[in-house]
Amino acid sequence: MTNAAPALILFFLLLIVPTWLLAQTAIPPLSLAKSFKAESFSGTYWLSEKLDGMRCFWDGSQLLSRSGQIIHAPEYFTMGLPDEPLDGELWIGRGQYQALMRVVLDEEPNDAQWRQVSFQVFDLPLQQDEPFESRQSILQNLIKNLDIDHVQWVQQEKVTDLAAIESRLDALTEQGAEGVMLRPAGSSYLVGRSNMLLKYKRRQDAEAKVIAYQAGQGKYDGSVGAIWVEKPDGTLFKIGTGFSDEERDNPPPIGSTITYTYQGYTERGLPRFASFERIRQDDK
DNA sequence: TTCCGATAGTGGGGTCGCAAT
DNA sequence: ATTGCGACCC
DNA sequence: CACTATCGGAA
Repeated sequence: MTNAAPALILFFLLLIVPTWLLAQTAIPPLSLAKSFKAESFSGTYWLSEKLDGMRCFWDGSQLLSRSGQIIHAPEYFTMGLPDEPLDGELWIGRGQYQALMRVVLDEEPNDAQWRQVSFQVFDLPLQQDEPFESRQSILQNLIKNLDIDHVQWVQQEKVTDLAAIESRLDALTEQGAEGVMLRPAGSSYLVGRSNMLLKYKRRQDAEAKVIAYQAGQGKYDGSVGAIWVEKPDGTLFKIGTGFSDEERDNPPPIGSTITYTYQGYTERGLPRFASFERIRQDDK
């Protein structure tokens, strides 16, 4: 019996492995979004609101995050969910991302807090080869029959031209949505990043003054990893993306004003997803 | 030939949980 | 009780 | 999440 030794080693490894590893399961086979490019618009799409929450995969017995972490939901929350996998988003409401994270990242679920959370379901991962429209009609029926208040079907609307997409994106953004998701008509459920699932978001831009540099790590050892900047109102934050390698070696001068792009603000009032754009024109 | 597409590798704010102080 | 850090979420 | 750099195959 030469296979006893490996089994013993595995056994002792399991005793030592940190608990966060034990919480991990296989990575769920999710369809992941790419960015929609207006230039490459073609054909008919289904459009839905991009919900600012946490991606959630129901595997028939557990809620899993995108990387396969177990989401510790209260028992009431998963009771009655089908054997069939569901793909969706845990969501509280527009602009409530951080509040949601405080609820769903807690390993000891709090029922009262979870009562705010809904599972917004937008696809059936198992019916990969069925066209989007038929998956949706099955899904809509399934959700309706479940009749669980906090499990909801995400509304899809058909759009046939670019102008319609732009105007819906603007209208929804105006109402506080994060953006829109687009799927080509008739598309299958493709695992991994593909053009079968597209996200389209608006970004704002603003200016800030460069205050300091922060050293880079790894391949950016010896150059700039991020810059500290100050908004006109005095708030400080860092920008660490958007630079070319050349710009990290020759960063915007201290005291200069730069333009950055971002999307909304955090609860503390810092720009979210800030990215360096350029040094302001007519600036030193 | 040029152009995508996928991958690897940097970086942000924010949250929880755990260890060190 | 506070701080710092890693590993997650976006 | 944001982005850049790189490489190999498609166009």
